[in-house]
Amino acid sequence: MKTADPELMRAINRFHVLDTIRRSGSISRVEIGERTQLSATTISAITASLLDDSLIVTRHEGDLRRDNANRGRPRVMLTLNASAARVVGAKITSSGIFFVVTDFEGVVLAHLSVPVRVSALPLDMLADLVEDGVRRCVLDAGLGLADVTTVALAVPGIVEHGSGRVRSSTILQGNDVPLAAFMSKRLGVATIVESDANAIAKAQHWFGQARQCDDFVLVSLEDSLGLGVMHDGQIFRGARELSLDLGHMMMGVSNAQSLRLADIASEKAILDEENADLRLREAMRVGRGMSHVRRLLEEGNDGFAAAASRAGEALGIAIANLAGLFAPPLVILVGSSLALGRDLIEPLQASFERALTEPLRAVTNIVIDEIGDEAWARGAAAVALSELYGAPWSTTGPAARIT
Amino acid sequence: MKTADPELMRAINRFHVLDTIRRSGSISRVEIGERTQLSATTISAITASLLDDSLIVTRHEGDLRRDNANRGRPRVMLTLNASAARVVGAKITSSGIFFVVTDFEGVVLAHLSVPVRVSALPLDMLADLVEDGVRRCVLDAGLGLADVTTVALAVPGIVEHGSGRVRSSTILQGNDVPLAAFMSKRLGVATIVESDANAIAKAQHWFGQARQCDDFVLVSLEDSLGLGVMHDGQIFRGARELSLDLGHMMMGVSNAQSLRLADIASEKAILDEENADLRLREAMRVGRGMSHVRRLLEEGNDGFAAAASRAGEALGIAIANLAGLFAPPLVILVGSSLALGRDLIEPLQASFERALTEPLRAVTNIVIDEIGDEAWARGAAAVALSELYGAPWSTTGPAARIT
DNA sequence: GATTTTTATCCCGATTACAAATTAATTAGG
DNA sequence: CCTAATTAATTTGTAATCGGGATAAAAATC
Repeated sequence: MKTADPELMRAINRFHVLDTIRRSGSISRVEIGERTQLSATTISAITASLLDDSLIVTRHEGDLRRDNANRGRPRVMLTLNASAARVVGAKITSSGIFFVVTDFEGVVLAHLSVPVRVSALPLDMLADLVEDGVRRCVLDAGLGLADVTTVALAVPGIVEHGSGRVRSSTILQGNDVPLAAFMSKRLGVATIVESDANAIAKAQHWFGQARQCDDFVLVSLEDSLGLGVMHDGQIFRGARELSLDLGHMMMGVSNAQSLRLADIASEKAILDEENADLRLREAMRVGRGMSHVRRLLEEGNDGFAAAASRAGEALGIAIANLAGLFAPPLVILVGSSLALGRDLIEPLQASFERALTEPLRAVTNIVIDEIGDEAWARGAAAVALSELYGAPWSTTGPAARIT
Repeated sequence: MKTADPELMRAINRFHVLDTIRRSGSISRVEIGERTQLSATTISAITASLLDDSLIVTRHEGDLRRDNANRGRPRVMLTLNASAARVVGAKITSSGIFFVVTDFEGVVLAHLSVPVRVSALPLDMLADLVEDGVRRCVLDAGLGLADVTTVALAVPGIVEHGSGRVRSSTILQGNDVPLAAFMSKRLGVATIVESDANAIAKAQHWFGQARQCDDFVLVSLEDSLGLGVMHDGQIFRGARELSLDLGHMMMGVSNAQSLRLADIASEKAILDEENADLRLREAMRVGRGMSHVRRLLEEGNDGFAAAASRAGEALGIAIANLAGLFAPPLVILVGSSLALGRDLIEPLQASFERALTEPLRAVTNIVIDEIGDEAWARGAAAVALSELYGAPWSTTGPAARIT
């Protein structure tokens, strides 16, 4: 815990106000006061400072007062200044890289999909791809790289936040790769590296299903099994600031050899089940393996039904274990494996219900969200933005600065 | 996150100073300044206020300056005022209740062991036992109940902190029992109810193995399998403020019927293995089951060796799963099951090492601490004390006030 | 146009932290 | 024995914060 001084106090309240404005989109000063419980004086001072910094703008239209009383001095609505900053968010997966450019509000200005196989690449090759995509996408948005404040990359695997090192990931060759530092030097733009699960958790919190929920668990079912925990509005990190990973969870005790969740429920584990035929191999190559299998399942080919069911069952148990630890009101599932449909989901739900301990059973909801890749990239952008919002309890740590 | 004002700022810094004094036992103002990075002025003001409130006292002896320079005005050492408050801590287990009375420093003034079977008692019967013990122990300390500021009870099972309700526990009949409110009314003293695992975690943090470690995981192996997570110096709680429980963790996916950790590794699961003989039954009745079995094991009777080994293996996996989530540098094991000795520990260590993911393997230490029941009660007392220290980020929530 | 109502701001006092100067309590040295 | 040096702690002064109440501003209503 840091030591408190006036500066910190101001930072806290300033962030509070800015976050309130962001959440509501358009809000008057009085209403900010109602929500934050800060005095009108303080809010005036802080909003004046925010206006001074051009982080917000006033809009005299759209004063919708709640009660019929429509007299008196009209409220001045405050909004984020969309053009206060531009950031790039990118999601890197084994089958492609997805970019978005957003403004300060998180509105997508341009997006780009680069369907390319990314697997155990050397750092500089990945950097080439990323740099290329960033430049292209920024151009598409009618901007130059100089207009971009921060770039945030969402990668699968285990990321050490703060230092921006990728501890281990399918997309990169080697371990402990200083991706953030490398990219920030390469691009000349401050760069943040975040785990894909945390990025999408942020996206859900800002734009998605968890907008009014400050405590939830997010499980991403992709090539690797990611985990993001939002605790009291902040991304929860362990003691070492490593991103969380679900795939390593041990599922079983009987046999001496390790049986991890990833061995049952990762994309690869499900798809490899039946020594994939040629067409499936092709689909997998381009990241459409799961959709392909879903079609097969729908056509009555239940060669994969057992694998999907096993995976669902294991996931349900793993998620119940998590729910027992974090007791979240909400569990969100995302990721490409959801394309398997109810062959995965129904066993998952069933085993989750069965495994969940009594007091939580009624109050923990699972939500399934089949979002597109753009949402992940947007989540990465949100990670970058929340950094700019200047939260005093640094949630992601500073972006790697340009050296 | 709360909104910040000067009051909060002061509360934070005041807590910081008080906590620094507690940790060091005896410390001068300058040294507090070095550690907290607060200005000398602020520290003077805060310590003056603490002196004014009689929470600390000055001691002019024992000025050991670090470098050889021994000139100048000598430092005035500050210490907690031991007699600023007295609290009672109690640990309730199935085989007995243990009480301590401590002063403001956490020094034990009196302790009392009440070996009595506590199993699914109605609330008022448990309250009788607790009230009796508290009164006795307080008397032994040469005090009256009026001298006691807070009573803290550490109970096994799941506790809803804040409200002080016991959601489910082997010691109490029924679920969702408002133990804190009931006891505080009964005793006329503010009462806190905390899970036994959290209490002993606090004890480890204040007095034990984790004194200079703000991030660790504690696993208590007793009648029930408890879990305490210290995160950044605070007890971590899920979104619903429920205490954590390890026994419900699912260990395996294969068979349809649920296989929870408690079914493998709880005291009962281990001891029931071979339809306990008469002497073991007797030992279990009085809470010495594990020690008894250890003797049996040492005598070469390995009827329980398999059960112990199975339990250890399962625990190792469960703990590795936790370590994957919280990434603590330290995992502390406590509880009566440790009496089983290496028949439990060695398989535990082995499976832990095997299950732990690579990057954590070298940096996560398991420590085994065979502490006595008094330490648990002292931990409960520490929970009560930390409330009095007035941490602004309320770690345990207010004690149930007297109505 | 005067009144009412609501919003935003300005002024003031209380509290805080910090920096610099001041006082206090020692030891070292002449 | 007295003075200078040294370190510790407090006092004084400055800048910052928040909050409360008075004040100005802007519109609707009478």
